[in-house]
Amino acid sequence: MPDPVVPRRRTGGRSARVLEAVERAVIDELKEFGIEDFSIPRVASRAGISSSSLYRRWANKAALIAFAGGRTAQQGIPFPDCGSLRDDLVRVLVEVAATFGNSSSRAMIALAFSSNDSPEIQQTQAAFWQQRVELQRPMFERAIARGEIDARVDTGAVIERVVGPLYFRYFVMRQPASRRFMEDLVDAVLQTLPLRSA
Amino acid sequence: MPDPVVPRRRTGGRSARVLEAVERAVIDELKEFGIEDFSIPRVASRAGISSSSLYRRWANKAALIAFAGGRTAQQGIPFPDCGSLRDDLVRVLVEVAATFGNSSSRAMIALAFSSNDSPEIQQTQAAFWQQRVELQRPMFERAIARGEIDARVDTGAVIERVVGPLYFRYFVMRQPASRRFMEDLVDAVLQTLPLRSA
DNA sequence: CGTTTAACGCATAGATAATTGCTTTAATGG
DNA sequence: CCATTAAAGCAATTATCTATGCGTTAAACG
Repeated sequence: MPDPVVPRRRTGGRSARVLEAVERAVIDELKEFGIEDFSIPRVASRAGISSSSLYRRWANKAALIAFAGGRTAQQGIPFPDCGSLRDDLVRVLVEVAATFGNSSSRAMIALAFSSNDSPEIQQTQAAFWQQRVELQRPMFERAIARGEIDARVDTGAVIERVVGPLYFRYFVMRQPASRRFMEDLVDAVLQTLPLRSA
Repeated sequence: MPDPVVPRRRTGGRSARVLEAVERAVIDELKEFGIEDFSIPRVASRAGISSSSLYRRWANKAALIAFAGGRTAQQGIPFPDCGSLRDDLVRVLVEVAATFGNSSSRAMIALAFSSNDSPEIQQTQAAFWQQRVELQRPMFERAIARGEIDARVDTGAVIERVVGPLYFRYFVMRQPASRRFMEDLVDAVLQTLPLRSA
């Protein structure tokens, strides 16, 4: 008797081109319409494919957006080297604030708050952000090498405490985040870190 | 010649009842379907009204949800008095984390990230949160009276720096926020505040 | 190459959402 | 009370979304 069918995936030319086109189309759609008026049929026509391909492959909007976001994330972001941890962190805040103006980035964030809790999407998101935090490690390692901070500092916590309030101010309080705001924030967090040696 | 028509609003019985019913229906809809599968016709039937009433009065989902959220916000939240600012703030974090499990609260947050930037919605949101921050003022005033902190501390900044990282961890990093996490956060922030006199 | 079949496209159909003209109800002010 | 008309309801129309059967294309593998 035949085995329980294990389909062999087709990752070559056509499928790859479709995925590529879908990724671009999703990002473009998000840029133009945001997550609110996001339309799957429109994504299909942007990508030059049939909408049934989308419906069959992705269970819902969230899954589709998570896919595109996860892919786009791979194209890493350059992280700064300004000579001091303080300036590096301020720079990170400036760059993060810049992405807030980008509606495809915002869509990825909005996704986090939509009620769709499928493990697959959570996973994609967690991976996305953990990768970003990971990319910031060299920044901290330079600071340790320069003797600015102790080697034991929890770098994830620093990022959370610096970037978190920026998110909160921008999206929740809906107030502008000035350069001064960012600098004060960074200074306050750095103040709490253990200094190297003593 | 007649004045440029200035319609006189009808705020009485029927309209008020409709608004009331809509508010409840929106919250219930959000609880059950989240923001992703939110349906206006379904809200109408929940509220026992015609869907055309909804379409005519609110331009889109975001406006409708902002309306309901803004109203529900009026029903204030009790703020803690644990005897110390430190414990009060930890308590605030615990309560905020609890609302993350509530899908109507999450919908209000998701709204912040959706690309709909209409001034009306921004206004509603800003008012919602500023009111919440305002309600926390007594907490800080008690702390000042007890001599825990200086009278000049920016209470808004404290809330931002304490609650922001919680949001970030929960929704962005998608990691659990332990009691320990919250306590460390509060301690770090308090450490940066100017002490009374000295 | 040739065979197999995963993945895509097309076309259609049914469901749901959004819009609109017209009618009805009842809040407001005299 | 009565007249006026804002706001709601009803119902029909149009637009858009989602799902699915079936034929076609081309990726994978011997």
